[in-house]
Amino acid sequence: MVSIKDVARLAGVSDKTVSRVVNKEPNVHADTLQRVEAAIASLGYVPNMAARLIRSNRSRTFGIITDFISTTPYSGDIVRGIQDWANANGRTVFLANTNGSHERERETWRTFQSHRIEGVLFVTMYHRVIDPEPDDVQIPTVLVNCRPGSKKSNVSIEPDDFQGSRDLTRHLLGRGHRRIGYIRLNPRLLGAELRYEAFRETVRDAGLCERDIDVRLGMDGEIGEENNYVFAAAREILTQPKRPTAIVCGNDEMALQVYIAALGLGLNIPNDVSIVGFDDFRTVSHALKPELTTAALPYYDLGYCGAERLERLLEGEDLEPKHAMLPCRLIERGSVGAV
Amino acid sequence: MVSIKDVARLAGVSDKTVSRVVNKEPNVHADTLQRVEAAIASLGYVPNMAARLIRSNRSRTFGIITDFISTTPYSGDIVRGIQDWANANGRTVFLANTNGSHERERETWRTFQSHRIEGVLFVTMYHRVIDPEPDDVQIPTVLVNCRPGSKKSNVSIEPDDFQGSRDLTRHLLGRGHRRIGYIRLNPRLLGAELRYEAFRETVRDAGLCERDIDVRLGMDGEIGEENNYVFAAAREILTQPKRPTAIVCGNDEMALQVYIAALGLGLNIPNDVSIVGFDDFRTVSHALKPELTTAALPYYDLGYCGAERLERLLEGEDLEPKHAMLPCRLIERGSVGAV
DNA sequence: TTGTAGGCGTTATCAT
DNA sequence: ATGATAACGCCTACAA
Repeated sequence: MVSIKDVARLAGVSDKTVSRVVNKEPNVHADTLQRVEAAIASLGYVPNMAARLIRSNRSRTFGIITDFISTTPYSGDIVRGIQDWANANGRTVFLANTNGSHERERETWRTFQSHRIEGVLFVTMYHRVIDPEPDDVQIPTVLVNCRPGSKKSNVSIEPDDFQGSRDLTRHLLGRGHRRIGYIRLNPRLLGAELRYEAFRETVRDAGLCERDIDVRLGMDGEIGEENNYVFAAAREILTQPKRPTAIVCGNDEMALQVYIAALGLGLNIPNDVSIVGFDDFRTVSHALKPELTTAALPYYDLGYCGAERLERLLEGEDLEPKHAMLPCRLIERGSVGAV
Repeated sequence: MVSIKDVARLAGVSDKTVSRVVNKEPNVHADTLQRVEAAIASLGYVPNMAARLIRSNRSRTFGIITDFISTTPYSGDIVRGIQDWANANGRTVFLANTNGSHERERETWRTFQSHRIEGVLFVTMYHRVIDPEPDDVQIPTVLVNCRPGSKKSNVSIEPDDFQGSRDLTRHLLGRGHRRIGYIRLNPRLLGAELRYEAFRETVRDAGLCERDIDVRLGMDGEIGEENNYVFAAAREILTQPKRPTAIVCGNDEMALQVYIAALGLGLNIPNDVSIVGFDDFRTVSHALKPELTTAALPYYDLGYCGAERLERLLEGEDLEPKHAMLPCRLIERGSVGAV
């Protein structure tokens, strides 16, 4: 591998002068500069970050730790957001996936530390509470899409499921719906409770009472191998004599099943029944006809802002609030009608 | 940051002895070993990879370059496969996303080179041909989910779209279907041609003729903002007097739209019409009722095997064939009936 | 404006 | 079995 010395020799200067050129330091004669730059180009010299790091102790790298990948399709957007921020700010990114194993997570922290990574973004693939590992390793960390469970008070950034669900519910109420079905997410998901609470509170504030809403559990069990009651629940809700005029689904995947159930019963969406989802899984929400009204999770921004917060943390800034929330955006498409 | 010298001092040995312990070299007395390990633990020493790299010239890192993220939901599995291989083989992984920008790609190669990354996995998010950049940088590279377009002969690994489509078509023929509709993928996708060719060849070999099949274009235009004709095409196919008994869809997203169209027309799946997809987007294929018969792309294995190939490339092995293919797996669920 | 000496944390080499 | 010394590529501090 060609080093700074090779360049120096070719350009007929000392290695320090080459170093000056590479780091754009002042006080280099124009002629010298040209000779050095020519030598760099002709040899294809690229600075060795490792050598640089050893002196400066600044690796300019972040690490990303993810727990699971691909249970939710669009959460790769979080990683994309982090990268875009990193690119724009001269940082490079290590990636590690734990597959949910604490053993692997421990190893990962050590590996990252051995690379002298300056900060870590701990990214979970669904919104949840994590019980942080006992810290053998102390690298500044920002939690993305999750929040710390116990005493530990890490900086974090999360989507505002509550606000998203409230907006969806208000949208329905605004269109005149007064009898509403609700299909709940797997209770193991943090979003399940937040979205459900927002729904209850919002319909109550609007003056609806218990018998105006019809709540069913859509899924439960281990994430990734859950029991799925959505299709059956949707059929039950929709075959009642006095069926609701709208159904709120825990997410778009559930909404898809409700569509299938409704269409199978010969119902028209949105004339016979309105449907809303959550998450904006575009593969689903765009493909459904009519397209699905839903709330988009701010995945990309979670990553981008998370990286930004990490940088500020490293600069010693005091982050207030420690736990930031990013709003979900209501996306009106065709699946909601007026009553 | 605690260094090998601190450990040596505390353990009362030379730094080289500590180095031996850390690297599990032989010829260390049991007592010494214990003392050193105790010192390492009590100081929380973690080796500095940068310093190690500077001497050994082996970074033990791979880089992943992705083009787009999140257009296809499950392609994050490729990255997961790479990581699992890396974890199992003591390598750490850098990640960079180009968002399709050549400028960014160029920078990325340089950044990777400055980190002395030993090999690169170039991952595309849909199966396609790439026109490789003029190589300023020479790092051993394996193409994953894509193949080199021009003269350049990189090692690559791809899914076998042709075989997957042939298996799906044979499955339909085996169930007695003789009038079959086909909805084509966006022609810009490499999979579009491969899947379509396999379909044509397979039905022809089975003795069907042109008027037995009904082929429509499902999408075209720029990836990510394509024109979508699927729903309309499906309705046309299904409202013909002599409609096909089965429809083959370019992918699961299209199959979803065909479901919606069929159900909206009051048709029963699979009694009135059978449907098959491609890709096994589980968010869709599992949520549909009946669940969708499809062909799963070997995303995870593409990543895992791609990393393995890269390692062998680095070891100087001669990879034959240079362009490997991984099979797609037929997944029978409920959307195909017998005629 | 340019160069020299020394050191960062680690490993290779050679000695003891 | 253990240690001394040099070297890796670069940068800091200082000198010329």
